[in-house]
Amino acid sequence: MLDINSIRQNPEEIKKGIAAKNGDALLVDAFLAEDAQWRELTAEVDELRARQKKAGNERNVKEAKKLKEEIKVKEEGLTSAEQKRAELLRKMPNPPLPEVPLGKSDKENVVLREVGAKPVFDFTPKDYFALAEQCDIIDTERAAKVSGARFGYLKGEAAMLEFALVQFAFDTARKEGFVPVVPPVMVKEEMMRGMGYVDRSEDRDETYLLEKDNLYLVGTSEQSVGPMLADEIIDAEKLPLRFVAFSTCFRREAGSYGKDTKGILRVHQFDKVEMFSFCHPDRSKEEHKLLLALEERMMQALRLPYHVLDICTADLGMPAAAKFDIEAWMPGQNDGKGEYRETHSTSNTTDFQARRLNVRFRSGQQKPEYVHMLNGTAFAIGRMLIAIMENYQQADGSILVPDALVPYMGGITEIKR
RNA sequence: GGUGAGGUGGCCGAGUGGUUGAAGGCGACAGUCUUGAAAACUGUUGUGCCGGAAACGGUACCGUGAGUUCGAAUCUCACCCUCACCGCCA
Repeated sequence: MLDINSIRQNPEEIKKGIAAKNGDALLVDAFLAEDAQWRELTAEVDELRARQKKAGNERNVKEAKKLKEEIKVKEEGLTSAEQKRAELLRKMPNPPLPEVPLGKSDKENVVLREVGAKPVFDFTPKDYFALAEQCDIIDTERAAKVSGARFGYLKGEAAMLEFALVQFAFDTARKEGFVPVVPPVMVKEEMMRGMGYVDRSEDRDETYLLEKDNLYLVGTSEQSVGPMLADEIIDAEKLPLRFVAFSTCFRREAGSYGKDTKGILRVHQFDKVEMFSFCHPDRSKEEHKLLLALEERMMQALRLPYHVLDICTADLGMPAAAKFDIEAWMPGQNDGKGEYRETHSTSNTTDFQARRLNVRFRSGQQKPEYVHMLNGTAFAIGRMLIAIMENYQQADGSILVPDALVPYMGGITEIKR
């Protein structure tokens, strides 16, 4: 949600920001019109109420009754203006930060750097799915029998790798002051709304809803860690508050029916370690860099080649004001020619989510201000498994375990049938 | 799932229809006293919105939403949440 005052004061700037995101800049004009109407009615209703209150206190019942009727009528208009205004406000995306590259589609995302040497094989590298089959560590066939399409069993070393990755991520993040968390994966509607995930129909279609209890299954633990501090005021000295959360994530993948149907690249249920930070507004750009740096540090520790994308304005999504993605090199994809696939994403949502969720901080006796909220992937387990398998494969189809994970694997150094 | 209790300001806690934004206490802040500190005493101490350069004025807020009433923290209904006991359970 945007700051009402900043829309009133700099409507042109906000319009530019929304347009850069391929959003509807006319929302701003519609909002301002509704807002003007709302202000006018507010003044009128407040004045009528003052008179009514006075009449009531003087036990002038007749006068008070008359005013009551007038208020009732006026209030209908007020409520309607208020609702329209709020709805328009909720639809406005967070404008991009000035340094974000301008672009019209994801094709204009900027590659900031390529890191790590792509592995050179003296054989045609296999797709992770073939490797997994050979090593018998992923079973999507039985998962389809039990749960349907887009599910998978991780077995044996794949299951062990999952927990090795989780431990490794927790250890790494903990050194930077992140508090490990295992959050709820079922979340109330109002909190989903606060994070900005229910307002647009495409987002609603993407989430699972448990209708009996009106609870949503999280698509990322961000949705349950962010609201953790809703309606709270944090001491400024305690910022930044950093959490690293492990949770299962649920996604309906509506609208991607044709895409990535095979294997575990795109599934309804996967586990993920996510970093989340609440910080002082002046510090959010640095914090964003820290999240990205940690993601890169972990990728480098695993010796996985990747590149970093500075996501352009059009590809930011609703709550993000700036976003960096990491795409890992997956040599087995694209018929053994390899391609980059997204494994990480880190967003600075500035005060957009904080305002909706009412997460504030206070320094000394000063007025509370909204914090900035940021999130970043530590490891999306399924996709990390793919990256590891394809990069660490050997001619015979066996897979080496990255050195950094061996201590967490009970000493296992190689996966073979 | 059953039964019962309850949600009031930063915290504890009073308040069952009438200038109640809300007694009292704790905490916090400022001051007096003190060489300094503690104690004691005095004062200040919520937020949103509208108007205003400001002082200030108005309005709303006692879990959330609707309702009754000239008037609601107080009455009615629905929902959310918390706690206790019983049942079930990883």
